[in-house]
Amino acid sequence: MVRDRRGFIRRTKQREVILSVLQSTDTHPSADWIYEEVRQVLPNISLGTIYRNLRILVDSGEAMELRFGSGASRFDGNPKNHYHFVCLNCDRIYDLELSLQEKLEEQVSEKAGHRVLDHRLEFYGICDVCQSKKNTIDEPRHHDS
Amino acid sequence: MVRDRRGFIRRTKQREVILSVLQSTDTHPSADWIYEEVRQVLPNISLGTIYRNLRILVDSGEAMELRFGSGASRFDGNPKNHYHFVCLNCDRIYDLELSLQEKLEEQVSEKAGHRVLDHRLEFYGICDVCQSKKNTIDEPRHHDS
DNA sequence: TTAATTGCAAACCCTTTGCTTCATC
DNA sequence: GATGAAGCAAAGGGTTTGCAATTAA
Repeated sequence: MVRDRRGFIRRTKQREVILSVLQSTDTHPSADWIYEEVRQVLPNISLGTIYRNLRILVDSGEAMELRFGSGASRFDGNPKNHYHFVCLNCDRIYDLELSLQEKLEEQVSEKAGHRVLDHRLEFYGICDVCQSKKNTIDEPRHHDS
Repeated sequence: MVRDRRGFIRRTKQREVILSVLQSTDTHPSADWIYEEVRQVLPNISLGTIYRNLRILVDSGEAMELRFGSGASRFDGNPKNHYHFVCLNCDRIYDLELSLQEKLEEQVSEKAGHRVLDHRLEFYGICDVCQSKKNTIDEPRHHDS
C-alpha cells in the first residue's frame, strides 16, 4: 500500500528483480544492461518495463539516475548522495568516498540567494585500471563486469 | 589555419555567428534556441550545421556542453571551468561565483588512485526569481532571456 | 583547384507512450 | 472484480550522418 503522486503502486516481480539487479552491482549500469540481466530471470520482460520501473524507483528515491557526457543514462542503486569518478577512457564509473561537501551548498545559497536543495559533483580522468595498461585505448566498455 | 585532430578547419560565417550568439548570452541555451537565433542572421542555416559546429567548438575548447536532468544539452560560451545552479522550477541555469575546488581533485587522485583531469559541480534547487513569485509553478522556460 | 563545410533529409539512439492483456490488491 | 502494471510496438525528442552542392583556402 505504498502511495505516491501516481496513486497506488503494486508490488510486481519485475520491479523486484530490476531493483535487486541494480543493487547487486556497483557498475552503474544503463537501462539496456539491466534489461539483459533481468532477462535471464524474466525472459519475457520488455525494455519499456525496465524504463517504467527505473523511473518509479528514481522518483520514489530508491535509485539515482546519472547522466554523463552523451549516451544513455546510468543508474545507481544507492540513492544517497555521493560522488563519482568517470573514466574518460573506458567509461567506467566509480563511487568515491569523498565526504559530502555540505558547506558548498550553504555558500551558494548565501551568496547567490537561491534555495539549494541538492548538488552533484563528479570527477573525470583516467582510472587506475586504464593507467596501468597505458597506451591502450579501450573500446569504451560501459559498465560490464 | 587552425589544426585539430580532424584536419584543417575553415573559418565559416555560420560558425562565426553561432559562436557570437553563444557568447552573447548567459542563458546556457540549447542547440535549438541557438538555431532560432542564428536563423535571424542566416535564414538558410540548418540545425545539422548548428550541431556540427557546436561539436567543433566544444571539442576545440571554445565552448562547453552541459547536460542536466533529461532533455537537450545546454551550451556555455565560457569554456573555463565554473559551477552552475539549476532551478528545478523554471529550468534556468545560473553561473556561480564559487571558487574552483581544486583541492577536491587532489583528494580524489590521492585516495582513489585515478588521474583526475577535470570535475563538475552543480547545485539544484529553487532560484531567487522563482522564490519571489512563490506558489507559481512555471512552465519550465528553458534559457529564454 | 580541392577538400572542408553546408543544407537537406533520412537515420539513429535512447526513452516514452498507447493499447490490449495480465495480475495484484 | 477493479485498476495498476506488463508486453509489444510504434512514436518521440534530440542528435548525428550520408550525400550532392557550395565555398573557403
